[in-house]
Amino acid sequence: MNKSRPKYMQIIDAAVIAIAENGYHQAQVSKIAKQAGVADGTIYLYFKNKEDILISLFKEKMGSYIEEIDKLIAGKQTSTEKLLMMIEAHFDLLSKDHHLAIVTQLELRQSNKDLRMKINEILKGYLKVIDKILIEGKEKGEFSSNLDVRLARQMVFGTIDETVTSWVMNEEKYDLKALAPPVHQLLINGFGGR
Amino acid sequence: MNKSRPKYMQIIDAAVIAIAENGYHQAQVSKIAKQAGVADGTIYLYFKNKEDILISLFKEKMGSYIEEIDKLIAGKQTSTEKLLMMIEAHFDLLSKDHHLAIVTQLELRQSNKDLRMKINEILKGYLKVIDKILIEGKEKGEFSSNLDVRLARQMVFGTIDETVTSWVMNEEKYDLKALAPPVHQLLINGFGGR
Amino acid sequence: MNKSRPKYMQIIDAAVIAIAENGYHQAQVSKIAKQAGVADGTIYLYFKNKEDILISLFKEKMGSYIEEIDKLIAGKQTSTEKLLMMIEAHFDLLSKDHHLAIVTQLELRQSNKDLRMKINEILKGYLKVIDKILIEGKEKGEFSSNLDVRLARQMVFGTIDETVTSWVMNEEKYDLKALAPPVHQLLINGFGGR
Amino acid sequence: MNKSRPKYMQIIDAAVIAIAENGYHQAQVSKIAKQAGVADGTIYLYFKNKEDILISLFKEKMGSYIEEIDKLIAGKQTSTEKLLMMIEAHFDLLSKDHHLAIVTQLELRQSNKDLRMKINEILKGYLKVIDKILIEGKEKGEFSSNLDVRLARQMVFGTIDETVTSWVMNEEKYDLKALAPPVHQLLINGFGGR
DNA sequence: CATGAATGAGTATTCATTCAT
DNA sequence: CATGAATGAATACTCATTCAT
Repeated sequence: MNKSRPKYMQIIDAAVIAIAENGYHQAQVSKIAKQAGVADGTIYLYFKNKEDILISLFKEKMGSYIEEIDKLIAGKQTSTEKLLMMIEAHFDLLSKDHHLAIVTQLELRQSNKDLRMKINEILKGYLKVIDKILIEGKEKGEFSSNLDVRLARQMVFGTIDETVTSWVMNEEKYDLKALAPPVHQLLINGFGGR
Repeated sequence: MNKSRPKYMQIIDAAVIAIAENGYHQAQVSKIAKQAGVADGTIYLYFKNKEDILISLFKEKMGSYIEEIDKLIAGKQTSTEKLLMMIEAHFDLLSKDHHLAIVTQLELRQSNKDLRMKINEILKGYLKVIDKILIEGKEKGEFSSNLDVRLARQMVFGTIDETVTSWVMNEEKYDLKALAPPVHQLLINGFGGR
Repeated sequence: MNKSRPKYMQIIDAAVIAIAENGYHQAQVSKIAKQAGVADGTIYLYFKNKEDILISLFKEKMGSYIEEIDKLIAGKQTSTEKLLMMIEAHFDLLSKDHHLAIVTQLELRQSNKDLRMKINEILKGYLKVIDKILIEGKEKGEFSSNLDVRLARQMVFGTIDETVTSWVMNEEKYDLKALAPPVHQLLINGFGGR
Repeated sequence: MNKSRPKYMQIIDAAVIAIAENGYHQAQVSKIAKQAGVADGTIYLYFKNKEDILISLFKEKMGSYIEEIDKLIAGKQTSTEKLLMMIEAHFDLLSKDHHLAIVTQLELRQSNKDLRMKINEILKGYLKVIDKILIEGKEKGEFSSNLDVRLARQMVFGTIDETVTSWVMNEEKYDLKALAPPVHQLLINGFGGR
């Protein structure tokens, strides 16, 4: 499981394409290998098993996204602005990567419970970012002082996720990024912000 | 496909239990049959194939839930009250049926895309109920007149769904129904209601 | 297994139609029952099992055919004439009954070995008729005195059968009965007749 | 579907044995695999499906037989001699391979219509050899000039096939090869030859 | 006699993973 | 490091037959 060598990312990128184009259940290891231009057996030099490819895929993509978010919101003053920046970054990421959008919103959801549990573990990093924004907003008085952070986080994540999934299911025919401001406004209203 | 005879519901109820206890991929037809107390072949006198069991399961459970919701909210005056009633009914339904909660929130999501498309078709009835509440609320002046109904609906559904899923994933350790009022408040705030 | 009642033949005739129209492996007992206008269970009041329907079918059809042949050739003087009459009767029977031709030449052949053994048993009655003609022909000096009756019988039966099967496989596009005289001539030549 | 590697023929030979010893319907893929000494899945590296094994079996065996026949009859002068050579080769082939005789004469006949159609397609190569002999014989004046080649071919094939099938059904208790000359004589007589 | 709902045994095929080269 | 041929476990569905009514 050597992450330094180029084939590691090569296989992950191949997996995204193979899953997006064939669907989760039709993306056999041999198809991913072919897409990556390596032999089937080579996959197992870099990943423990098929599930490990998918978890690594999610980890790598989500990891770099969270890093990016962290940088972006560091430059913003208010929690309100930070939340908007986050939503915009989230919508932007998936708008720009068609394959990734299909894989994360539709295909990876039909993985088994075990895998989904592990994906949720990775998602916690993202949820922490949301929590941080919310807590800061409460402290600064931007958001209502009796805001239930857990519920608010579920609202933020649930709303964003549902918005993106609907967009993917509607074959991405409208501009997702344009929805960031109104979605943001709805959420801010909810938190008692202005 | 005779819905009138008791075995139809008997098999559907058995499927809920078998899936909840064994997981989607481990709920073989023979396991469902055994749970229902019928022979494997009997399943096929009432359902076209395995997928048909799952679609019917969702249709029956969701259908009766939507009917119930319709009755409940008919007795409420304001859209705000109707939304609360809906959230409470939703949380109540799944709080009372442990197996059903697991099946709808976790297991059925890992079905293939075809099946999920059909499930989404059934879900549209539920989304229509939400839409009706939102439109009424806008007309009556309860909600902001420039509320985007589609986004608002996605927020309602996304928030409720995420709240329930989190609760199921946390092994239902806290009282889901108690969350209805705060969740409701967050949403109402979002819509510019009081 | 009461042969006297009308339902016995009713089921046999239904079987011929069901097999001809659906093919041997697609002619389920329930399809035969439906075609006969009786319940599935009723079949088992008249036949021991599915195989029994098919054997009975062959026995009845072949039995009445052999009776008819016997009468027809009784009126003929020479063995040569008798053979011609037999070939004509054989071709005539199957020309007139499209369904029966398909069933005996194509569909029933894909039954299992057991059933085919039993069918062969029934066929022996037919082979005896051929043998009788051949022996008579030798005795009367019409055919060569050193004709091997077994081989000659296999030639007669093989030739007739192959001719009919080819005709059925070619979708019965040409006149089978017109082939009786030339086929007969080929065989008579073979036997050293004139 | 790599025909060059030894496992291809290994599996075909195993199929002949498995079918001859267990019967067509009892020759499961796993039985064939076991007989061939490979895993079930290995079968599918060389054949598309079970039907493909059977078609390939017939194609390989019949193909090599037709090649052999072609060589053998090339050395013969008259059509009469060629026909005798062909019958002898046919009887010889099946006399020497007990399993193959059972498979082609009894077991493969109970395959479904689709498979039988494909087998018939392969058989056409054999029928062409017969036709060639008959046409040559007519041209050379060995056979009657008004011989109907199609009927004659059906007589040749029907007679040979029926003779072999009878021999197999009688448990091969007599010498099939000894029947070649008398069968040949019967046919030649039929064609007006000497 | 007649019904038809219920039964349950039986099998081709896929695909993640291994390991000899 | 890399290969790819070989492995073998695992499962939905059909249909001849029964038997309570």
